[in-house]
Amino acid sequence: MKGTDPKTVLYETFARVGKAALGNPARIELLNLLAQGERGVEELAGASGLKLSNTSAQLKVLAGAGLVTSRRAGTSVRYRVADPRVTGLVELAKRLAIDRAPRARDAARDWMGDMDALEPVTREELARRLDEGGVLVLDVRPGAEFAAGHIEGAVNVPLSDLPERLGDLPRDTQIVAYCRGQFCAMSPEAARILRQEGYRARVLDGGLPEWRDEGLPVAVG
Amino acid sequence: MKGTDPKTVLYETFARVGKAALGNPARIELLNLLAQGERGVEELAGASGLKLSNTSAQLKVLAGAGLVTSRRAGTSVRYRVADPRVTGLVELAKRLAIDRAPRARDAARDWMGDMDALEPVTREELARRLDEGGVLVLDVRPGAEFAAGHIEGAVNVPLSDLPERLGDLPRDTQIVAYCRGQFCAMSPEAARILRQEGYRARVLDGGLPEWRDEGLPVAVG
DNA sequence: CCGTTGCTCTAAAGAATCTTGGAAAATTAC
DNA sequence: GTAATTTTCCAAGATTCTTTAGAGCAACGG
Repeated sequence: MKGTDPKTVLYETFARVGKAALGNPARIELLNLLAQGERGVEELAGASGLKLSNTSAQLKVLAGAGLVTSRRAGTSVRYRVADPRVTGLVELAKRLAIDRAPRARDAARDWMGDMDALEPVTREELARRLDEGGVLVLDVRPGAEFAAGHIEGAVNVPLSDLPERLGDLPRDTQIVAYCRGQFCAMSPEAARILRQEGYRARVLDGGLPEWRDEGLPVAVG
Repeated sequence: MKGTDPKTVLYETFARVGKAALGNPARIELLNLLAQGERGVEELAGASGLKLSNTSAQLKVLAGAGLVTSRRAGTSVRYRVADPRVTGLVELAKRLAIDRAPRARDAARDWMGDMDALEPVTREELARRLDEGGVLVLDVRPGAEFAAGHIEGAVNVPLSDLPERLGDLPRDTQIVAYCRGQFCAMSPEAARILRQEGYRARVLDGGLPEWRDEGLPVAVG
């Protein structure tokens, strides 16, 4: 805090929170992972590919801005987002980036491939078809994230296990795959694998955070 | 861009947009001013207290991230926000900061004084009472901002002119003052002046951007 | 009590960003 | 065409952020 002028202090404080949440790619990714549910430090480091000490440092920045909270659970420290609006803020920024920055659009295409070919299903449509039946919802996230919360009625087959568990899936039913969110590459990859093997697979537009934000039914355990 | 890994590039791009929008107090303030309407560079520098060259540089950062656009109008260059969601992003971050960071709450109180004493009126309530009549809506922003858009039926008395124009205002009618937004100190100050002089003044919760975002009636000119 | 595991803290180098004054550029106005 | 106005570019110094390695600390199991 350089100034003592109250207006300056106020805006510096806003910037501190904004910068903590969105100022660094590593922290954005951590918030994305935390949007799936509570996680330990080592787990986050592994999932994001960051060094452990760096992960800890970035989490401390997030905690210092009041965006995440931590608690000790036995030997490990577990973090979670402090407020659902934090997830909303990150989602909004990502969508804005995709819509306004051509570079972001290109990067997204590079990372996730051509989504349109996978015929994304809107959340509204999926919610309707869940009631009607005749559709299999496939959660391709790791088991721990599925356990922390998933779309009601979904079946969990982590992407890493998909090739060996193809036999468990029906060939004649429409399959809708989802994962961590709009910019998560797991469900598109799963859908591509399934299609190649002759399954009728599509992807959900958005992942669990968006589904939950809209008040659609989420199951735990 | 350090990495070439597509995931890294994608997150770096997100961070570039997020950092541009919320990473620096000066840019947050500029976005706040731009939320009121199109503005020239010198005007923005004057209103924010930044040096002209710095203002230009920060606007360039915002433009580079696709958050604002510019056009030349006669001899000056005028900037505006490129997407209404940009304003929403900033608003969300500010609210989050106030709710989650004690330091922000303290800074806001320092800057704006005790708001509760001014009996804030919700936007919903004001919209209802506008139909019923019997309330004077007072826009205390500078004339240029009023002209660019204001609450339908509002009267413009810029804060700087208020002391000399007290006579124009009715003493027996409820007055509701508003300005640039939730963290703008002009309307609270106006309400305090009015109350001291015996007027029945309150403040609106939020300013024009919030009013507009909710689809409430805005007039121009 | 001791070792192990899991995380945090410290320190420091290196990178990026902010800010400013003054020069340069782009347009308009005359 | 020339002058005037407005904005951007540039270079430099100060500041802040990021990242890493390694020491330190708390909890648990034996």
